[in-house]
Amino acid sequence: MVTNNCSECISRKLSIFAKCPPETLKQISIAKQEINVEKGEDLFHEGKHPRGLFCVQNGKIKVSQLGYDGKEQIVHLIKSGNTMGHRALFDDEIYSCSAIALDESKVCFIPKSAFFEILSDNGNLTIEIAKVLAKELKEAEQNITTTSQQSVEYRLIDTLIKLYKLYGFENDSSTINVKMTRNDIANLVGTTRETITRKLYHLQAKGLIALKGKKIQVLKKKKLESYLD
Amino acid sequence: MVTNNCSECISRKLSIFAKCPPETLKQISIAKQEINVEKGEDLFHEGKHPRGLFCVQNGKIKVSQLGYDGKEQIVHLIKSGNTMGHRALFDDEIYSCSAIALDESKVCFIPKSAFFEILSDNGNLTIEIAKVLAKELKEAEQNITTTSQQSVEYRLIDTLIKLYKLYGFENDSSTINVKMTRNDIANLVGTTRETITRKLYHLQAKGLIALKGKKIQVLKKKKLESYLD
DNA sequence: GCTTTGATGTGACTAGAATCACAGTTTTTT
DNA sequence: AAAAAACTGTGATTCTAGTCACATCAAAGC
Repeated sequence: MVTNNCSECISRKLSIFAKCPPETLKQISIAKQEINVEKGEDLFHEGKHPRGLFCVQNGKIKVSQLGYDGKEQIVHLIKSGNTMGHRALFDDEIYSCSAIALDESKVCFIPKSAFFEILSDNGNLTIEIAKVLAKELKEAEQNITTTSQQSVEYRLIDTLIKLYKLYGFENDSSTINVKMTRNDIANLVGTTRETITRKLYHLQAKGLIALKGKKIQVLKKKKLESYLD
Repeated sequence: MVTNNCSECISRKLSIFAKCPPETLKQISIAKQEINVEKGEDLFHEGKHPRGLFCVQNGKIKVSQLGYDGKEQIVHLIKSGNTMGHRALFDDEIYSCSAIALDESKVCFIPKSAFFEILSDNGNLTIEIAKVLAKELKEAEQNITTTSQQSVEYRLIDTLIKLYKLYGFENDSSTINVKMTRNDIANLVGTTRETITRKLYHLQAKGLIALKGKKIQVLKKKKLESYLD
Protein backbone atom coordinates (compact mmCIF):
# COMPACT_ATOMS: atom_id res chain seq x y z
CA MET A 1 0.00 0.00 0.00
CA VAL A 2 1.25 3.44 -0.89
CA THR A 3 0.71 5.95 1.89
CA ASN A 4 0.84 9.45 0.57
CA ASN A 5 2.51 12.17 2.53
CA CYS A 6 0.28 14.97 3.75
CA SER A 7 2.81 17.54 2.63
CA GLU A 8 1.88 16.71 -0.96
CA CYS A 9 -1.88 16.69 -0.45
CA ILE A 10 -3.52 19.52 -2.37
CA SER A 11 -6.66 19.41 -0.24
CA ARG A 12 -4.52 20.07 2.81
CA LYS A 13 -4.09 23.69 1.77
CA LEU A 14 -7.80 24.24 2.41
CA SER A 15 -7.77 22.42 5.72
CA ILE A 16 -6.92 23.14 9.35
CA PHE A 17 -3.51 21.64 8.56
CA ALA A 18 -2.71 24.32 5.97
CA LYS A 19 -0.13 26.09 8.14
CA CYS A 20 1.34 23.05 9.86
CA PRO A 21 5.15 22.75 10.01
CA PRO A 22 6.74 19.76 8.24
CA GLU A 23 7.29 17.90 11.53
CA THR A 24 3.59 17.93 12.31
CA LEU A 25 2.72 16.83 8.79
CA LYS A 26 5.12 13.94 9.13
CA GLN A 27 3.46 12.92 12.38
CA ILE A 28 0.07 12.99 10.70
CA SER A 29 1.27 11.14 7.62
CA ILE A 30 2.49 8.30 9.79
CA ALA A 31 -0.61 8.19 11.99
CA LYS A 32 -3.24 8.47 9.29
CA GLN A 33 -4.87 5.84 7.17
CA GLU A 34 -6.72 6.38 3.91
CA ILE A 35 -10.29 5.31 3.41
CA ASN A 36 -12.30 5.12 0.23
CA VAL A 37 -16.06 5.32 0.49
CA GLU A 38 -18.59 4.67 -2.22
CA LYS A 39 -21.67 6.79 -2.72
CA GLY A 40 -24.18 5.95 0.00
CA GLU A 41 -21.64 4.43 2.40
CA ASP A 42 -21.17 5.94 5.83
CA LEU A 43 -17.99 7.06 7.56
CA PHE A 44 -19.43 7.25 11.03
CA HIS A 45 -22.83 6.76 12.52
CA GLU A 46 -25.04 8.50 15.09
CA GLY A 47 -24.83 6.77 18.46
CA LYS A 48 -21.36 5.27 17.93
CA HIS A 49 -18.22 6.33 19.77
CA PRO A 50 -15.82 8.61 17.91
CA ARG A 51 -12.46 7.03 17.24
CA GLY A 52 -10.69 9.82 15.47
CA LEU A 53 -10.69 12.69 13.04
CA PHE A 54 -11.64 12.52 9.37
CA CYS A 55 -10.03 14.80 6.80
CA VAL A 56 -11.54 14.74 3.33
CA GLN A 57 -9.17 14.52 0.38
CA ASN A 58 -11.91 14.59 -2.18
CA GLY A 59 -15.59 13.87 -2.51
CA LYS A 60 -18.86 15.12 -1.13
CA ILE A 61 -20.36 14.04 2.17
CA LYS A 62 -23.54 14.87 4.06
CA VAL A 63 -23.59 15.06 7.86
CA SER A 64 -27.07 14.47 9.21
CA GLN A 65 -29.02 13.53 12.28
CA LEU A 66 -32.35 11.85 12.82
CA GLY A 67 -35.42 13.52 14.31
CA TYR A 68 -37.58 11.59 16.76
CA ASP A 69 -39.68 10.00 14.03
CA GLY A 70 -36.69 8.98 11.96
CA LYS A 71 -36.74 11.94 9.59
CA GLU A 72 -33.27 12.96 8.49
CA GLN A 73 -31.99 16.50 8.92
CA ILE A 74 -28.80 17.39 7.08
CA VAL A 75 -26.84 19.78 9.30
CA HIS A 76 -23.66 20.07 7.30
CA LEU A 77 -22.16 19.44 3.89
CA ILE A 78 -18.53 18.52 3.42
CA LYS A 79 -16.05 19.05 0.58
CA SER A 80 -12.31 18.55 0.00
CA GLY A 81 -10.19 19.90 2.82
CA ASN A 82 -12.96 19.81 5.41
CA THR A 83 -12.62 17.81 8.57
CA MET A 84 -15.33 15.75 10.19
CA GLY A 85 -15.63 14.40 13.69
CA HIS A 86 -13.76 17.28 15.37
CA ARG A 87 -16.99 18.34 17.09
CA ALA A 88 -17.53 14.90 18.61
CA LEU A 89 -13.86 14.57 19.65
CA PHE A 90 -14.05 17.67 21.84
CA ASP A 91 -17.56 17.08 23.02
CA ASP A 92 -16.40 13.65 24.14
CA GLU A 93 -19.71 11.93 23.63
CA ILE A 94 -21.19 9.55 21.13
CA TYR A 95 -21.76 10.89 17.63
CA SER A 96 -24.95 12.92 17.34
CA CYS A 97 -24.68 12.81 13.55
CA SER A 98 -23.94 10.38 10.76
CA ALA A 99 -21.70 11.05 7.78
CA ILE A 100 -22.81 9.58 4.47
CA ALA A 101 -21.03 9.99 1.14
CA LEU A 102 -23.02 11.79 -1.57
CA ASP A 103 -20.34 10.74 -4.01
CA GLU A 104 -17.33 8.47 -4.14
CA SER A 105 -14.90 10.03 -1.65
CA LYS A 106 -11.38 9.64 -0.36
CA VAL A 107 -10.91 10.41 3.30
CA CYS A 108 -7.97 10.27 5.71
CA PHE A 109 -8.52 9.04 9.23
CA ILE A 110 -6.36 10.07 12.20
CA PRO A 111 -6.95 8.01 15.34
CA LYS A 112 -8.02 9.92 18.43
CA SER A 113 -4.90 9.26 20.51
CA ALA A 114 -2.52 10.27 17.72
CA PHE A 115 -4.62 13.36 17.05
CA PHE A 116 -4.47 14.60 20.66
CA GLU A 117 -0.74 13.91 20.76
CA ILE A 118 -0.29 16.03 17.67
CA LEU A 119 -2.41 18.75 19.24
CA SER A 120 -0.33 18.83 22.41
CA ASP A 121 2.80 19.30 20.28
CA ASN A 122 1.19 22.04 18.25
CA GLY A 123 -0.84 24.66 20.10
CA ASN A 124 -1.70 26.55 16.94
CA LEU A 125 -3.61 23.57 15.66
CA THR A 126 -6.02 23.77 18.59
CA ILE A 127 -6.64 27.39 17.69
CA GLU A 128 -7.31 26.39 14.07
CA ILE A 129 -9.90 23.90 15.28
CA ALA A 130 -11.48 26.49 17.57
CA LYS A 131 -11.75 28.75 14.51
CA VAL A 132 -13.49 26.03 12.51
CA LEU A 133 -15.87 25.32 15.39
CA ALA A 134 -16.59 29.05 15.76
CA LYS A 135 -17.36 29.37 12.07
CA GLU A 136 -19.59 26.32 12.06
CA LEU A 137 -21.39 27.59 15.15
CA LYS A 138 -22.06 30.94 13.50
CA GLU A 139 -23.46 29.19 10.45
CA ALA A 140 -25.61 26.94 12.60
CA GLU A 141 -27.03 29.93 14.49
CA GLN A 142 -27.86 31.70 11.26
CA ASN A 143 -29.46 28.49 10.06
CA ILE A 144 -31.71 28.47 13.14
CA THR A 145 -32.82 32.04 12.46
CA THR A 146 -33.50 31.35 8.78
CA THR A 147 -35.32 28.10 9.46
CA SER A 148 -37.63 29.60 12.03
CA GLN A 149 -38.36 32.84 10.22
CA GLN A 150 -38.33 32.27 6.47
CA SER A 151 -40.57 30.48 4.00
CA VAL A 152 -39.59 27.27 2.26
CA GLU A 153 -39.01 29.19 -0.97
CA TYR A 154 -36.55 31.57 0.69
CA ARG A 155 -34.74 28.69 2.38
CA LEU A 156 -34.57 26.72 -0.86
CA ILE A 157 -32.99 29.67 -2.67
CA ASP A 158 -30.60 30.14 0.25
CA THR A 159 -29.70 26.45 0.05
CA LEU A 160 -29.13 26.50 -3.72
CA ILE A 161 -26.76 29.44 -3.30
CA LYS A 162 -24.91 27.67 -0.51
CA LEU A 163 -24.64 24.58 -2.71
CA TYR A 164 -22.88 26.31 -5.56
CA LYS A 165 -20.73 28.35 -3.23
CA LEU A 166 -19.59 25.09 -1.67
CA TYR A 167 -19.32 22.68 -4.60
CA GLY A 168 -19.11 25.15 -7.48
CA PHE A 169 -20.42 24.81 -11.01
CA GLU A 170 -19.66 22.38 -13.83
CA ASN A 171 -17.82 23.40 -17.00
CA ASP A 172 -20.84 25.32 -18.26
CA SER A 173 -20.40 27.54 -15.18
CA SER A 174 -24.08 27.32 -14.40
CA THR A 175 -24.93 23.73 -13.43
CA ILE A 176 -24.41 23.10 -9.72
CA ASN A 177 -21.75 20.47 -9.29
CA VAL A 178 -23.56 18.09 -6.97
CA LYS A 179 -26.13 15.34 -7.34
CA MET A 180 -28.67 15.19 -4.56
CA THR A 181 -32.09 13.57 -4.51
CA ARG A 182 -35.19 15.69 -3.90
CA ASN A 183 -35.30 14.06 -0.51
CA ASP A 184 -31.75 15.17 0.31
CA ILE A 185 -32.61 18.73 -0.67
CA ALA A 186 -35.76 18.55 1.47
CA ASN A 187 -33.76 17.25 4.44
CA LEU A 188 -31.28 20.06 4.00
CA VAL A 189 -33.90 22.79 3.65
CA GLY A 190 -36.05 21.29 6.38
CA THR A 191 -39.23 20.46 4.50
CA THR A 192 -40.81 17.57 2.58
CA ARG A 193 -39.89 15.98 -0.73
CA GLU A 194 -43.20 16.98 -2.33
CA THR A 195 -42.80 20.61 -1.36
CA ILE A 196 -39.27 20.68 -2.81
CA THR A 197 -40.56 19.26 -6.11
CA ARG A 198 -43.20 21.97 -6.30
CA LYS A 199 -40.89 24.81 -5.27
CA LEU A 200 -38.16 23.77 -7.72
CA TYR A 201 -40.71 23.76 -10.53
CA HIS A 202 -41.88 27.13 -9.36
CA LEU A 203 -38.34 28.55 -9.58
CA GLN A 204 -38.00 26.97 -13.01
CA ALA A 205 -41.27 28.54 -14.14
CA LYS A 206 -39.90 31.88 -13.03
CA GLY A 207 -36.88 31.29 -15.28
CA LEU A 208 -34.37 31.29 -12.42
CA ILE A 209 -33.22 27.70 -12.75
CA ALA A 210 -33.45 24.75 -15.12
CA LEU A 211 -33.99 21.22 -13.83
CA LYS A 212 -31.86 18.56 -15.49
CA GLY A 213 -32.66 15.33 -13.72
CA LYS A 214 -30.81 15.40 -10.40
CA LYS A 215 -28.75 18.38 -11.51
CA ILE A 216 -29.83 21.97 -11.21
CA GLN A 217 -28.72 24.68 -13.59
CA VAL A 218 -28.73 28.25 -12.32
CA LEU A 219 -29.93 30.54 -15.10
CA LYS A 220 -30.13 33.86 -13.28
CA LYS A 221 -27.55 33.88 -10.52
CA LYS A 222 -27.78 37.58 -9.69
CA LYS A 223 -31.55 37.58 -9.58
CA LEU A 224 -31.59 34.44 -7.46
CA GLU A 225 -29.21 35.99 -4.98
CA SER A 226 -31.19 39.21 -4.87
CA TYR A 227 -34.11 37.28 -3.37
CA LEU A 228 -32.23 37.06 -0.08
CA ASP A 229 -31.88 40.82 0.40
CA MET B 1 -12.84 50.43 43.11
CA VAL B 2 -12.42 46.96 44.57
CA THR B 3 -11.35 44.45 41.98
CA ASN B 4 -12.14 40.97 43.11
CA ASN B 5 -9.73 38.18 42.45
CA CYS B 6 -10.96 35.45 40.10
CA SER B 7 -9.63 32.79 42.48
CA GLU B 8 -12.44 33.70 44.86
CA CYS B 9 -15.20 33.88 42.28
CA ILE B 10 -17.78 31.14 42.85
CA SER B 11 -19.08 31.36 39.30
CA ARG B 12 -15.59 30.57 38.05
CA LYS B 13 -16.00 26.94 39.09
CA LEU B 14 -18.66 26.53 36.43
CA SER B 15 -16.63 28.31 33.77
CA ILE B 16 -13.89 27.51 31.29
CA PHE B 17 -11.50 28.89 33.94
CA ALA B 18 -12.44 26.20 36.48
CA LYS B 19 -9.17 24.30 36.18
CA CYS B 20 -6.85 27.27 35.68
CA PRO B 21 -3.67 27.40 37.74
CA PRO B 22 -3.28 30.36 40.17
CA GLU B 23 -0.84 32.16 37.82
CA THR B 24 -3.40 32.25 35.05
CA LEU B 25 -6.11 33.43 37.43
CA LYS B 26 -3.83 36.23 38.59
CA GLN B 27 -3.25 37.27 34.97
CA ILE B 28 -6.99 37.36 34.36
CA SER B 29 -7.73 39.19 37.61
CA ILE B 30 -5.37 41.97 36.58
CA ALA B 31 -6.61 42.18 33.00
CA LYS B 32 -10.34 42.02 33.64
CA GLN B 33 -12.79 44.73 34.48
CA GLU B 34 -16.19 44.32 36.06
CA ILE B 35 -19.36 45.54 34.40
CA ASN B 36 -22.84 45.85 35.84
CA VAL B 37 -25.74 45.80 33.44
CA GLU B 38 -29.35 46.58 34.18
CA LYS B 39 -32.23 44.59 32.76
CA GLY B 40 -32.65 45.50 29.10
CA GLU B 41 -29.13 46.89 28.62
CA ASP B 42 -26.82 45.31 26.11
CA LEU B 43 -23.27 44.04 26.52
CA PHE B 44 -22.44 43.85 22.87
CA HIS B 45 -24.29 44.45 19.68
CA GLU B 46 -24.70 42.78 16.29
CA GLY B 47 -22.49 44.47 13.69
CA LYS B 48 -19.90 45.82 16.16
CA HIS B 49 -16.32 44.63 16.46
CA PRO B 50 -15.55 42.27 19.34
CA ARG B 51 -13.14 43.74 21.88
CA GLY B 52 -12.84 40.87 24.29
CA LEU B 53 -14.38 38.05 26.24
CA PHE B 54 -17.28 38.32 28.69
CA CYS B 55 -17.56 36.01 31.68
CA VAL B 56 -20.81 36.16 33.61
CA GLN B 57 -20.56 36.33 37.41
CA ASN B 58 -24.30 36.39 37.89
CA GLY B 59 -27.44 37.28 36.02
CA LYS B 60 -29.36 36.12 32.98
CA ILE B 61 -28.61 37.22 29.44
CA LYS B 62 -30.13 36.49 26.05
CA VAL B 63 -27.97 36.26 22.94
CA SER B 64 -29.98 36.96 19.83
CA GLN B 65 -29.76 37.95 16.20
CA LEU B 66 -32.08 39.75 13.85
CA GLY B 67 -33.78 38.19 10.83
CA TYR B 68 -34.05 40.16 7.61
CA ASP B 69 -37.29 41.88 8.62
CA GLY B 70 -36.01 42.79 12.06
CA LYS B 71 -37.54 39.88 13.92
CA GLU B 72 -35.39 38.74 16.81
CA GLN B 73 -34.22 35.14 17.17
CA ILE B 74 -32.74 34.15 20.51
CA VAL B 75 -29.97 31.66 19.80
CA HIS B 76 -28.53 31.26 23.27
CA LEU B 77 -29.29 31.87 26.94
CA ILE B 78 -26.57 32.66 29.44
CA LYS B 79 -26.24 32.07 33.19
CA SER B 80 -23.50 32.42 35.84
CA GLY B 81 -20.19 30.96 34.76
CA ASN B 82 -20.95 31.13 31.04
CA THR B 83 -18.75 33.05 28.69
CA MET B 84 -19.93 35.23 25.83
CA GLY B 85 -18.10 36.51 22.82
CA HIS B 86 -15.71 33.56 22.50
CA ARG B 87 -17.38 32.61 19.23
CA ALA B 88 -16.79 36.04 17.71
CA LEU B 89 -13.19 36.22 18.99
CA PHE B 90 -12.21 33.10 17.06
CA ASP B 91 -14.36 33.80 14.08
CA ASP B 92 -12.62 37.16 13.85
CA GLU B 93 -15.54 39.05 12.40
CA ILE B 94 -18.09 41.50 13.60
CA TYR B 95 -20.63 40.22 16.10
CA SER B 96 -23.47 38.34 14.44
CA CYS B 97 -25.46 38.49 17.68
CA SER B 98 -26.38 40.93 20.43
CA ALA B 99 -26.31 40.19 24.15
CA ILE B 100 -29.09 41.77 26.20
CA ALA B 101 -29.60 41.33 29.95
CA LEU B 102 -32.86 39.63 30.96
CA ASP B 103 -32.06 40.61 34.53
CA GLU B 104 -29.59 42.77 36.42
CA SER B 105 -26.24 41.08 35.78
CA LYS B 106 -22.60 41.30 36.78
CA VAL B 107 -20.12 40.46 34.06
CA CYS B 108 -16.33 40.45 33.81
CA PHE B 109 -14.68 41.65 30.64
CA ILE B 110 -11.25 40.50 29.45
CA PRO B 111 -9.82 42.56 26.59
CA LYS B 112 -8.97 40.64 23.42
CA SER B 113 -5.19 41.16 23.55
CA ALA B 114 -4.92 40.09 27.19
CA PHE B 115 -7.13 37.11 26.47
CA PHE B 116 -5.00 35.81 23.61
CA GLU B 117 -1.85 36.35 25.70
CA ILE B 118 -3.36 34.26 28.45
CA LEU B 119 -4.29 31.61 25.88
CA SER B 120 -0.76 31.40 24.53
CA ASP B 121 0.54 30.83 28.08
CA ASN B 122 -2.06 28.19 28.77
CA GLY B 123 -2.74 25.62 26.06
CA ASN B 124 -5.34 23.80 28.11
CA LEU B 125 -7.52 26.87 28.08
CA THR B 126 -7.79 26.73 24.28
CA ILE B 127 -8.96 23.15 24.62
CA GLU B 128 -11.57 24.22 27.19
CA ILE B 129 -12.87 26.79 24.74
CA ALA B 130 -12.92 24.24 21.94
CA LYS B 131 -15.01 22.03 24.23
CA VAL B 132 -17.48 24.84 24.88
CA LEU B 133 -17.72 25.60 21.17
CA ALA B 134 -18.22 21.91 20.42
CA LYS B 135 -21.01 21.67 22.97
CA GLU B 136 -22.71 24.79 21.71
CA LEU B 137 -22.43 23.55 18.14
CA LYS B 138 -24.04 20.26 19.04
CA GLU B 139 -26.90 22.08 20.73
CA ALA B 140 -27.32 24.40 17.76
CA GLU B 141 -27.48 21.46 15.36
CA GLN B 142 -30.10 19.75 17.47
CA ASN B 143 -31.97 23.03 17.57
CA ILE B 144 -32.01 23.10 13.75
CA THR B 145 -33.45 19.60 13.61
CA THR B 146 -36.12 20.36 16.20
CA THR B 147 -37.05 23.68 14.64
CA SER B 148 -37.51 22.24 11.18
CA GLN B 149 -39.29 19.05 12.19
CA GLN B 150 -41.42 19.68 15.26
CA SER B 151 -44.61 21.57 15.98
CA VAL B 152 -44.70 24.77 18.02
CA GLU B 153 -46.19 22.88 20.96
CA TYR B 154 -43.33 20.38 21.01
CA ARG B 155 -40.75 23.15 20.72
CA LEU B 156 -42.43 25.15 23.50
CA ILE B 157 -42.30 22.16 25.85
CA ASP B 158 -38.68 21.56 24.85
CA THR B 159 -37.93 25.21 25.59
CA LEU B 160 -39.64 25.20 29.00
CA ILE B 161 -37.61 22.15 29.99
CA LYS B 162 -34.41 23.81 28.82
CA LEU B 163 -35.34 26.93 30.80
CA TYR B 164 -35.63 25.17 34.13
CA LYS B 165 -32.61 23.01 33.46
CA LEU B 166 -30.65 26.21 32.89
CA TYR B 167 -32.04 28.63 35.46
CA GLY B 168 -33.64 26.20 37.90
CA PHE B 169 -36.75 26.64 40.02
CA GLU B 170 -37.68 29.07 42.77
CA ASN B 171 -38.07 28.02 46.42
CA ASP B 172 -41.33 26.24 45.66
CA SER B 173 -39.26 23.97 43.39
CA SER B 174 -41.79 24.32 40.61
CA THR B 175 -41.77 27.92 39.36
CA ILE B 176 -39.17 28.48 36.67
CA ASN B 177 -36.65 31.00 37.88
CA VAL B 178 -36.68 33.43 34.97
CA LYS B 179 -38.88 36.28 33.83
CA MET B 180 -39.34 36.50 30.09
CA THR B 181 -42.01 38.24 28.06
CA ARG B 182 -44.25 36.24 25.75
CA ASN B 183 -42.31 37.85 22.95
CA ASP B 184 -39.00 36.59 24.33
CA ILE B 185 -40.40 33.08 24.57
CA ALA B 186 -41.71 33.35 21.01
CA ASN B 187 -38.30 34.52 19.78
CA LEU B 188 -36.67 31.61 21.55
CA VAL B 189 -39.11 28.99 20.27
CA GLY B 190 -39.20 30.54 16.81
CA THR B 191 -42.84 31.54 16.49
CA THR B 192 -45.13 34.52 17.17
CA ARG B 193 -46.27 36.11 20.42
CA GLU B 194 -49.92 35.26 19.79
CA THR B 195 -49.17 31.60 19.18
CA ILE B 196 -47.15 31.41 22.41
CA THR B 197 -50.06 32.91 24.36
CA ARG B 198 -52.40 30.30 22.96
CA LYS B 199 -50.05 27.36 23.43
CA LEU B 200 -49.21 28.33 27.02
CA TYR B 201 -52.92 28.47 27.82
CA HIS B 202 -53.33 25.12 26.17
CA LEU B 203 -50.63 23.57 28.36
CA GLN B 204 -52.28 25.18 31.38
CA ALA B 205 -55.68 23.76 30.37
CA LYS B 206 -54.03 20.34 30.23
CA GLY B 207 -52.86 20.84 33.82
CA LEU B 208 -49.16 20.71 32.95
CA ILE B 209 -48.28 24.26 33.94
CA ALA B 210 -49.74 27.26 35.77
CA LEU B 211 -49.28 30.79 34.45
CA LYS B 212 -48.41 33.38 37.09
CA GLY B 213 -47.92 36.62 35.23
CA LYS B 214 -44.49 36.45 33.60
CA LYS B 215 -43.57 33.40 35.64
CA ILE B 216 -44.40 29.84 34.72
CA GLN B 217 -44.99 27.11 37.28
CA VAL B 218 -44.41 23.52 36.20
CA LEU B 219 -47.08 21.31 37.72
CA LYS B 220 -46.33 17.98 36.08
CA LYS B 221 -42.61 17.83 35.32
CA LYS B 222 -42.47 14.13 34.48
CA LYS B 223 -45.48 14.29 32.21
CA LEU B 224 -44.14 17.40 30.49
CA GLU B 225 -40.81 15.73 29.83
CA SER B 226 -42.50 12.59 28.55
CA TYR B 227 -43.91 14.60 25.65
CA LEU B 228 -40.47 14.72 24.08
CA ASP B 229 -40.06 10.94 23.84
C1' DG C 1 -53.09 60.44 41.48
C1' DC C 2 -53.35 60.19 36.23
C1' DT C 3 -51.20 59.20 31.84
C1' DT C 4 -48.56 56.96 28.66
C1' DT C 5 -46.34 53.03 27.11
C1' DG C 6 -45.62 48.40 26.63
C1' DA C 7 -47.34 43.66 27.26
C1' DT C 8 -51.02 40.37 26.85
C1' DG C 9 -55.39 38.02 25.45
C1' DT C 10 -58.76 36.80 21.95
C1' DG C 11 -61.47 36.32 17.74
C1' DA C 12 -61.74 35.98 12.74
C1' DC C 13 -59.48 34.94 8.75
C1' DT C 14 -55.85 33.28 5.57
C1' DA C 15 -52.31 30.84 3.66
C1' DG C 16 -48.30 28.01 3.39
C1' DA C 17 -46.95 23.72 3.73
C1' DA C 18 -47.80 18.85 5.41
C1' DT C 19 -50.08 14.69 4.40
C1' DC C 20 -52.04 11.06 1.66
C1' DA C 21 -52.49 8.45 -2.33
C1' DC C 22 -51.03 6.97 -6.55
C1' DA C 23 -49.06 7.19 -11.23
C1' DG C 24 -45.01 7.65 -13.80
C1' DT C 25 -40.05 7.64 -14.27
C1' DT C 26 -35.30 6.49 -13.53
C1' DT C 27 -31.76 3.67 -11.68
C1' DT C 28 -29.91 -0.48 -10.00
C1' DT C 29 -29.69 -5.33 -9.61
C1' DT C 30 -29.88 -9.95 -11.15
C1' DA D 1 -33.10 -7.62 -20.95
C1' DA D 2 -36.23 -8.11 -17.31
C1' DA D 3 -37.39 -7.21 -12.72
C1' DA D 4 -37.02 -4.78 -8.63
C1' DA D 5 -36.18 -0.87 -6.12
C1' DA D 6 -35.73 3.80 -5.54
C1' DC D 7 -36.95 8.26 -6.87
C1' DT D 8 -40.14 11.86 -8.78
C1' DG D 9 -44.45 14.36 -10.11
C1' DT D 10 -49.18 15.68 -9.18
C1' DG D 11 -53.81 16.31 -7.40
C1' DA D 12 -56.87 16.65 -3.49
C1' DT D 13 -57.35 17.63 1.15
C1' DT D 14 -56.32 19.11 5.83
C1' DC D 15 -54.46 21.75 9.34
C1' DT D 16 -51.08 24.32 11.85
C1' DA D 17 -49.63 28.55 12.70
C1' DG D 18 -49.23 33.35 10.83
C1' DT D 19 -51.59 37.74 10.29
C1' DC D 20 -54.59 41.48 11.44
C1' DA D 21 -57.30 44.04 14.48
C1' DC D 22 -58.65 45.46 18.73
C1' DA D 23 -59.67 45.10 23.71
C1' DT D 24 -57.65 44.62 28.15
C1' DC D 25 -54.17 44.71 31.52
C1' DA D 26 -49.83 45.99 33.89
C1' DA D 27 -46.04 48.77 34.65
C1' DA D 28 -43.36 52.86 34.57
C1' DG D 29 -43.17 57.84 34.56
C1' DC D 30 -44.71 62.61 35.44
